[in-house]
Formats: sequence, C-alpha cells, structure tokens
Amino acid sequence: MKAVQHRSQDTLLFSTLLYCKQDEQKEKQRLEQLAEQRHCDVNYNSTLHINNVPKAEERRPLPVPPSLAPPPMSITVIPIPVVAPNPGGSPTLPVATLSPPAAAAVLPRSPQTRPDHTTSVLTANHKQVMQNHHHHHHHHQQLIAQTPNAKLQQLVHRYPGSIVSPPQQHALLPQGGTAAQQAPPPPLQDGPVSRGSPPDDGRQLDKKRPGGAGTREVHNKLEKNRRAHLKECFETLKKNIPNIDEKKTSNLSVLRSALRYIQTLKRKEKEYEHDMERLAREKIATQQRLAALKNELSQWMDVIEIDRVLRQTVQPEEDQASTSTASEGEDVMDEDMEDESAPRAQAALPTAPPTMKPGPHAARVPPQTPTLIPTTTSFITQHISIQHHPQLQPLAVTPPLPVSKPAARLTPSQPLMPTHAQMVSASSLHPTVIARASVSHPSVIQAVNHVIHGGGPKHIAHLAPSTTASGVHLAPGHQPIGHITMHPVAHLSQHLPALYPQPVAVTQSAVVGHITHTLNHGHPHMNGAAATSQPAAAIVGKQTAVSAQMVTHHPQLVGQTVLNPVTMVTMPSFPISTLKLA
DNA sequence: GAAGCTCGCTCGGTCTGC
DNA sequence: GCAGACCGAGCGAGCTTC
Repeated sequence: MKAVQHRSQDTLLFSTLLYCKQDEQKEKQRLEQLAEQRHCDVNYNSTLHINNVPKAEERRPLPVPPSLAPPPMSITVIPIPVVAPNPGGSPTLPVATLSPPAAAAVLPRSPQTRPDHTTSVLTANHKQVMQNHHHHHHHHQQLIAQTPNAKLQQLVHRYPGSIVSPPQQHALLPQGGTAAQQAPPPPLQDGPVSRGSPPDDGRQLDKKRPGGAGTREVHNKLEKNRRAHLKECFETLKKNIPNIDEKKTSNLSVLRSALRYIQTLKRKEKEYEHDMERLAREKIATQQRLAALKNELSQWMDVIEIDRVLRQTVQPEEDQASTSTASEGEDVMDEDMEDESAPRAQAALPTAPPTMKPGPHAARVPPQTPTLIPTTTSFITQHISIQHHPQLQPLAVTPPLPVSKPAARLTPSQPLMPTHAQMVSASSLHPTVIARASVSHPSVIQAVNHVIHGGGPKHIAHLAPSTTASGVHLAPGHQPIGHITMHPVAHLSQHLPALYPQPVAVTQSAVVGHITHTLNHGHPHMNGAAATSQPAAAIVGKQTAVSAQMVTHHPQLVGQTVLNPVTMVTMPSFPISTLKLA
C-alpha cells in the first residue's frame, strides 16, 4: 500500500515534470505574474508546504488558471521521461493513479478547497516531486538556470544526487530573486504551533528571515537535500544487497540486511584466505617433497655406485677371514643367501646395487671381481660426485631397500657384512655417511680402510678418528669430521629376534633406523661421545622402505619411516644407477 | 479503531572547513 | 565569522496489524 502510494507519487513527479515541460513558457509567464503579485505559482505553493513553515503565501489564495485546474478526483497520467537517462535507476512507472492530495500537490488548488491536514500530505508528495526532479536532471538544469539565486543553485548542486525541485527555485523568485533581498523574517517559530497549522498571517514570511538571509528556509532546504541524499544512499545500498525484498523494506531493514551481507562477505573472505593459505602450504610441501625425492634419487644413485665399489673391494677380505660377529641375524641372512647366492655365484656379477632386485638391467653392470681395486677410481668419482652435491648432505636420504635383498649379498660367513658394507660404502664419502661408517661392522670398516689406504688415501680424512675403535685407523694428521665411536651393529641382531619372532631380513633401513634411534636416545652400546658432530637425523636417510612388518613391530623405526616422507620411496625394479647419467 | 512502525519534515544546536 | 553539514528531538501522516 505504501509502495503503491510511492509509485503514485513518482508518477506524480513525472506528470509534474511533463506538465512543466510542455507548459514551460506558460509557466514562466504565469510566474512573472505571480511574482508581481507576490503570489506563488503551484510549485512555489508546494515548496512552501515542503518547508512546513507557516507562511503567509501558503494561505493566500492562488490564482489558478482554468486550464490548470485540478481534476476533482484521481487522475491517471502516463509519465514520459523528458530528461536524460536516469543514472540512479529510479523506476519509472507507466501508469499511476493520483490521489486527491497528490493531485493537490501537483496542481494548484485554492487554499480554501484544501484542508489543513493536507499540508503534510503535500509535503510528502512534494518530496517525491523533488526526487523525480532530481532524476529529470535536464529539466532541473533548465530551472536552475532560471534561478538567479546563486545560493539556491549551490544548494541544488550540493549533493551528487541533490534533490531540490525546481518549484523550490521558483519559490524564491517571487521573493526578489535572492533570499537576502527579502525582508527580514521574524524570530523563528518553534514548536508544533508553527507546524502544520501556520498562522494565517501574510507577514510571517518576512519574520522568518533574520538577518535577511532566509536562514530557516535555507536550512530547511539543506536539510531536505540531506535527507534526500540519505534516502538515495539507502536506495543504493538496498540495490546492492542481494536477496532483499524490494518492497516493504524500511531503512532499518536495509541496514540490517546490509550488515548481514557484509558479515557474510567477510566470512567468505576469511574462508577463501584460509583456503589460499592451505593451498600455498600444500604447494610448498609438495615442492619440497619433490625436491627431496629428486635429491634422494640422485644421491641414491651415487651411493649405489659407491656401494657397489666398496662391496666389491670388501668381499675378498671377508672371504678370507670372516668376522666373528655372526649373530642371530645370520640365520635370516642365510635364508636369503641361499635364495640368491646361487644366481649370484653363477653370474658373479653385482649387476645391481645391493638393494636392488636382480632384474633385466642387471647385465648392464660390467662384471666385477672381488679383487677389483680399480673400483677405487669409481669410489673417488662417487666421492667427488657427492661432494659436488652439497644439497644432498642435509637430506642424507638413501634409497629404500627390499627386505630380503640385502641378505642375498651375504655369504654364510658374513651374516651382516653386506648390510654393513652398504652402509660403510654409502657413508664413507659423505659427511652423513661417516656416521654410518662409524656404526658399521669393524671388519667392514677395516676393509674400507684397506681400500682407502690402498686406492684413495686422500679421502681417508672423511673418516672420523673416533672410528678407530672399530678398526679404522686413520693416518695421523687427518682432521676428524665425526666423533661417533664405533657401535657394532651386532647388538642389533641381538634385538631382532626379540622384536621379530618370525624371520625378518635385516635391511639397511632397519639397521639405520635402529642406529638412528640409538644415536638420538642413547644406547648402552653407544659411546657417550657419539653423534656429537653429525646430527642423527642425517643418518636417518639410510632408512627407507621399511617393510610393514618392521614398522609394525618396531616403533623405533616407525618414527623414522613416517616422519621422513622420503622413506616412502619404493625401490625401482631396474638399476637406478643406470639413470645416474640420464 | 487503536497501537505500533516507518518516514518525512522542521527546528535548534553543534561542529567543521574556509 | 560564515556557510554547510551533522545530529537529535518533536511532530504529523501513512500504513499495517491486532
């Protein structure tokens, strides 16, 4: 109902504008006549009503031309836009019915025929007229141009959406063009007495302008503009709020809806930010893991090469004098040995890295004999290769090892030797591997020492002096790198039966994981000076691809396996060493 | 029809920029 | 100091709900 009324008021605005446009000349002429008579035309009359201030002009009978006589009842008008496109998007109503009061606002009517209570109605109607005049800016400009009052023109343009109806401009025209020229009004009347029922005194207008500036009128107009601007802002705000009822929305509801909408937007913004952060973290983690995998792959290939060389070098010694460190793990190794020793014996070729399954690529590796000292060349090469990859040091990751494969390298007389040899070979050329060497089997280290002294003495410095406990004798003057004392891995084999009732192949990963745990938590077999210079975490890298059984039965290894995502890398079936140069 | 709500208007005071 | 803007109070009117 209210909206309908507003629509009618809007239509009234359009009709008023159309009327003013068509009869502009007639209006001018009439205004001149009215100015002479100090009477207001119809617009001026409504303006006075807007002000809602008791003025004499309001009470004066207005000469109404017969052609402008309002219809007694409601009228139907078809609004025709007479101005530029409405930027505000104010809805234009095609047809509307004007209520008698509204018609009274549009068309001049005699005060005698207008009840007193229509003053406010006219005020409300005129408000809409003002807004429509705002939308019909073209006509507005014309009227402004006709206004000699610069102050009022400023008022009209005060707000971007300033809504001052041309009738307001005309309202001051009859009064001498400027408010300053008007007679000083009496002291401002306040209170409800002056509202709605202005005294029927024609001299009230002069009393309202103290100082001759029309302060109250100007103030009212400014206030009106302000309210109009405020309303426009509310409308704009309402348009920008989705899912809001176009009708029957008060300013309060608009504000509440806007508040909810803003809160929703903020909430979504936060959610999106969190998603972005999460995705960024995932991206970084993925990139890091990718880099780690790449490093692992490259290092693993190098280690395999070294391991292969060392194993070939150590094996002859072990064949001559097997160590007495045979332990419970020997049985386990024997089983695997029996499975693969024969093929190896036949091939006599360490075709693949110790941790690799013999595959079709095994033939790629050239035949090597246990007495191949020239492998030291490869040893040195690998060492240089590792040294040239400093980024590999912090990772200290090594390829995963199949559970049963390392044992296949073993001979009955050397239960754990292959595994230790792998560790020693892998660590003897890398700072990280030094710790591994320190925990290797003495015989292995001796073998390594032999190899080093025999083929690569200049690289012996990479072995810590403390490893002398394990039989590695360093040349005097060699600077120690690690201070990890020898920790025979034999004790590991002592723990294994208790940990793994069923036969479990001790893999390189398991050994390293155990060693790592020992280094981190301190093992009774460990020397107190162990792992002082080499972080235990660096040793962890050797532990890879622990079988599910091992992980299940050995929590110590679980941590190593789980925490290090690199350990999840599985062993390829083909010799990765072949990819080294790829 | 009364009550409540909403809106617009006027008025007075105050603050702020020029 | 002036003009404009801002704000709150008071009021009236229209509309809806009960």
